[in-house]
Amino acid sequence: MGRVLTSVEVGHPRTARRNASPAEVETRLQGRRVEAMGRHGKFLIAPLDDGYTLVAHLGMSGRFSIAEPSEDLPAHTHFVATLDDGRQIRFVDPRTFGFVAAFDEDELADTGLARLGPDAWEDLPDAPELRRSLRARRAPIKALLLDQTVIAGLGNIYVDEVLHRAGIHPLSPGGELTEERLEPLLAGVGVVLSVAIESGGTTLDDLGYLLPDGRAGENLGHLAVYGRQGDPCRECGTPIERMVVRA
DNA sequence: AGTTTATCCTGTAAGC
DNA sequence: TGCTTACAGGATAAAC
Repeated sequence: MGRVLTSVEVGHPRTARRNASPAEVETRLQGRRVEAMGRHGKFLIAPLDDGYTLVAHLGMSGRFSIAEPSEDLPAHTHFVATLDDGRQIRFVDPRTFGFVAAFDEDELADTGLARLGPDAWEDLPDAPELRRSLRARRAPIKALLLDQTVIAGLGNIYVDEVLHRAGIHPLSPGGELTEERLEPLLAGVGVVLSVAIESGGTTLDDLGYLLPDGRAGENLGHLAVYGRQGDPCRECGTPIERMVVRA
């Protein structure tokens, strides 16, 4: 934050796919100062000094790191920005589901970013609000919680955890849930995210996600249902059953 | 309009 | 041992 991106290199076309071309991303970022650093749901948002906005998403396997230029470039490094202090911001993303983009105001308004619902961590709605946004929707509650226009920031792992904690079946039609049922669901969001953040996030066995310092997060051990099919429920001992809600 | 499905991609694990 | 296949899932466009 506050640094100037003195040179920018996009190494993989897919990483730049939200813009017209890799060259466009490079040109728009080159020489710009990063004014702030924010987040809405899973989108990283950094306003620049010329009115453009740097937007990035980690996708499934994306990871940002800060490194000295002398350090080896890891495999699948698809974006490198050298800062005015000599350090580099690097984006490693093996599966290329993530992206780095630079948008003007109009483009920003035309991105999924503009349609995001309230942030799950910073701006969680209360039960009446959520009830209103789910009213008239018949999709399974799990699908609706994964819908970033309802609440922004929840993915497959945490939705499973939240629903289990709240005692709500993933296939329950979202529009039929009363405020009394949404209350524990929302409380579950708070608890699940607090625990996850407190323990440094969920690093799976593939080590795809790591903390900025390279350590693995410890949240995997706190998960009650995700990835535990066949294992006994910690509450009642019943083996966890696997079910695909949205393929 | 809301909902579902296909698509993108590659490291890892499981199956043969 | 080496090859093939299935699986993982973010957002989004297209189909239903």
